[in-house]
Amino acid sequence: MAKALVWLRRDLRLKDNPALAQAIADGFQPVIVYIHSPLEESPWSPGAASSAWLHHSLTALSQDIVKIGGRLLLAAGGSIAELERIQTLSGSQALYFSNLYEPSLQARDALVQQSFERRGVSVQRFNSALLFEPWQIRTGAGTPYKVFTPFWRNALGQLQLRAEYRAPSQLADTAGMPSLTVDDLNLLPVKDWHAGFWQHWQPGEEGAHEMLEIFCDGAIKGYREQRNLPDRTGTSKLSPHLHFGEISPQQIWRQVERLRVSESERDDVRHFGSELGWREFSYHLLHHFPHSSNHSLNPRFEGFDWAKIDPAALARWQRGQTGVPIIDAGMRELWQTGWMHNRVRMIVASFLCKNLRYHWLEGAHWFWDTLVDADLANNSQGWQWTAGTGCDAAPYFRIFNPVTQSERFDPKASYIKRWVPELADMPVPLVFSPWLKPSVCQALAPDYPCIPLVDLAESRSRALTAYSGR
DNA sequence: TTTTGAGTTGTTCGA
DNA sequence: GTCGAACAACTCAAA
Repeated sequence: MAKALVWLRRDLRLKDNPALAQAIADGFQPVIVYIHSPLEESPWSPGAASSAWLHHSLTALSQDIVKIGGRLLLAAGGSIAELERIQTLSGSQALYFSNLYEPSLQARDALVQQSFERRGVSVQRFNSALLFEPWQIRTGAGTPYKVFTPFWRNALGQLQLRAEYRAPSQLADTAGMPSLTVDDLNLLPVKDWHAGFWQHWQPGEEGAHEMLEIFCDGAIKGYREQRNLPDRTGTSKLSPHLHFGEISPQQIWRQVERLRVSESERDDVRHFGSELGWREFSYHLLHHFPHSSNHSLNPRFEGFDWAKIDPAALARWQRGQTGVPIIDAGMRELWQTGWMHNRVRMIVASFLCKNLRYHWLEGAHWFWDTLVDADLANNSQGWQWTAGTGCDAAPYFRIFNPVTQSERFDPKASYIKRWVPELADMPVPLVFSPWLKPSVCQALAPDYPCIPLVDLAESRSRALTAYSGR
């Protein structure tokens, strides 16, 4: 029986995988390949947390493939050379893969396709990561959207749910073919800082579906309100699974649609859907504005008066030692679990870009290295949104007050106290702004910085001045 | 071409 | 405590 290469990248799943399914439908025995080629993603080669996730995800995938009698072929190096080597060795007659959308990878994939087709090997590509191809949604004038609401309205009108593609039951026999092991890829960081991650996460297809089940049984009810409260599981926590394609947005959408819900819960579902919409919008923007991962989208921010980086101050933000409890809680949750609640991401980002007035790329780089769900489109657009440099017509005066935000969204300070245990004995509401009573702070939390990195009111007004000129 | 309505997530201040 | 106004002006998208 003829063989075809199925090149997996960020679609690390067997179910609902269009490339895999089509290869089989076309009568081929699939040879499943993963090629580790981080340099091709430069300057956004996967960060440390994300690489650690990938290690576990590939391990899970490899085991899933063994269960159906196959074998995941692993390689490292230049994608074209490795693919050609494996194609020749296996005698594969076609190549199937799903699209990626980062500018450098789109260019690489185009070269792969060219080089294979020139050698007479047919290539088929698919959309498996998004509900819509980024170029599919257009304004009436044929231009890309720059505002979410009309983008999503248009997109929803085009949404087509398809049936789930079945997982393969049989794969090509590749027993004699050389392959690296997952360990050979050196994806785990040298330091064992990620060890605590895995009590929170189960990378891989099975873990992804469990996470979706948990969400559908629980947090989706009341999502609209609860998703803003960082001390509970009010969000889906599907972001890393989605990033690596361990589950598809189509699968999620179908599952959520099937829920029997009340009228108000339908509103929750709609809100959750629009969060997936934001993911689509980020990819739309990155595709149409490929410089937006490295430059402010709004050209007026060329030459903006960002503050000079003070490495010691930056380090205090990174390690959760700013003296502003909600900021420190978020940054420590990130460091310890590889993830941070969305509400808190906005607060810490606003603090960095507005109160410290550091360039959003500083924050984007730190998130890139420490988030297990680091995703170029989402990360870039998210940071630009908070910094006010993106598409959104953000009023310059939208500056989060970390104290107000923690009072509103963490009223019992349970989130703060979970991640900043030094503050366990500090009463509400002092725990939201311990610098107001330095002597009490010193007594109750001697190890906590009782003088904040910056004065909130003062830095806010400096930011207002800097931003109002734009 | 022109017009019109609208734009994720906020804060502060004064009545 | 609650509420509305002010904080600017601009760009986008569709009619």
